[in-house]
Amino acid sequence: MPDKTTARSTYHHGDLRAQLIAAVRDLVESHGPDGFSVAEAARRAGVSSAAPYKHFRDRPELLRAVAAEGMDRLRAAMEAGCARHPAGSIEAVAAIGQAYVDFARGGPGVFRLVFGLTEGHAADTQLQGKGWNCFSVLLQAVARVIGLSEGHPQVQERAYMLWATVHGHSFLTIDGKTTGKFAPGADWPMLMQVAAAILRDGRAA
Amino acid sequence: MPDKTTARSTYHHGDLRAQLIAAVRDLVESHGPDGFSVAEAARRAGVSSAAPYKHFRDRPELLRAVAAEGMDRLRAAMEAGCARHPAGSIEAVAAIGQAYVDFARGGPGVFRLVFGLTEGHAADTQLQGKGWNCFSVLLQAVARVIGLSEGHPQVQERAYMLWATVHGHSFLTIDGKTTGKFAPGADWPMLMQVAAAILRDGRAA
DNA sequence: TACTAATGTATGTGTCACTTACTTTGCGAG
DNA sequence: CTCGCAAAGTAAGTGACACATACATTAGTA
Repeated sequence: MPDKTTARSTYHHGDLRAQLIAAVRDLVESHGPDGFSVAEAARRAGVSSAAPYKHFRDRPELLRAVAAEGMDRLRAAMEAGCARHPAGSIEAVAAIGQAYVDFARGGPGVFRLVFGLTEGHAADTQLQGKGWNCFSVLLQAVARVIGLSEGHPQVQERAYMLWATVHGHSFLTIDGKTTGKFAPGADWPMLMQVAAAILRDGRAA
Repeated sequence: MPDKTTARSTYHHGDLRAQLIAAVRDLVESHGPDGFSVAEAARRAGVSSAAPYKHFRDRPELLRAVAAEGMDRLRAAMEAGCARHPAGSIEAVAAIGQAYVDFARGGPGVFRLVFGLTEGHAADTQLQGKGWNCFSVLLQAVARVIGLSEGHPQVQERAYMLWATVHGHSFLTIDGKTTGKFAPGADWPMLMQVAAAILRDGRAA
């Protein structure tokens, strides 16, 4: 039995695909989304530089796999954050945003990969679907706060505004635009304020 | 006299630096921020692949120059948008946001380059300064709406929230996350709504 | 046990970033 | 005017990488 978690010994690796994804995730975090190479990932998995192409058509497809895995983790984190607060509360919505920001801060490279993917992003329907699933988490929470169905235009509108705000804040945070000059530092108060400001009207109606 | 706008003929190019920046800008737009190469930019300028290194230390420095030029264009657009509306009006703030989104839509590659720059972004104080200048435009407009000084915490806070929203919306737009499923399409109504929602409180105070 | 597909390797090609050593040329001091 | 130098260009080389092709090994199945 080979050591499945680190490397080879049986010619047939047995777990290469998953291990490549893990290696790429690490590389993307430590050297940036561009500073990664298929060759280096293969090296880390203890395999020849041509082996990855048996599992992924090309470089972008490998990156997309990492992004897809990231999307799943993001959705899970958002759901968990939401579940920690009463259904229909503003806190539940803010917690989704907090999970989003935490995800970005915890893995800026993967976050940048997940959103802002340039090569073949539009063509990957699986990735599109996972993205929609993430948005759905927020959509549902917003619907509960406002008291309308998820399909209602006002719900979609407000949810989108919140998404945009949190998305932008996440990017600004990992890009270091918030350090020094105009820094909010702690996110929670801002997230609560924004959620309250944007959801206020709908609730009263 | 050589044709300065297209290429060589005089051994000494005379305008290489500016022409490289222009070439890179085009390449970044057409092939994405990663799909650009120093070699290709040199080729387009009609010069050897080593020539660019007489003007820029390395690839990232060239990209940073393009980003800096983009920042200047963005600030100018924001100021122009703001100036088209009465000082202190919500419309003026929304117009700044509209200029921001238009800039992103008009040049997604450069927009991605300007924000989200990975290599040496933090070290470039000139770029940091230009970024701050952009934010200042918004800060000033928000201060006028609220009726407090630019340095007031509440002004900075609200301005940052608006920035984050517009920034996020811009990214989602150029990433195609708004097409099909949850699309606001026209930005202006949303920008006005968000600006109103976030600036409402401060104004009354 | 022999076949076959999946999965790995070795090797080669073209491109790229960047370096070094050399060449051309604009320009200022004498 | 010309001499000389620094700025700005070239050619050629290095090492890394993405990806292709041909071949080797192995796991599972008939």
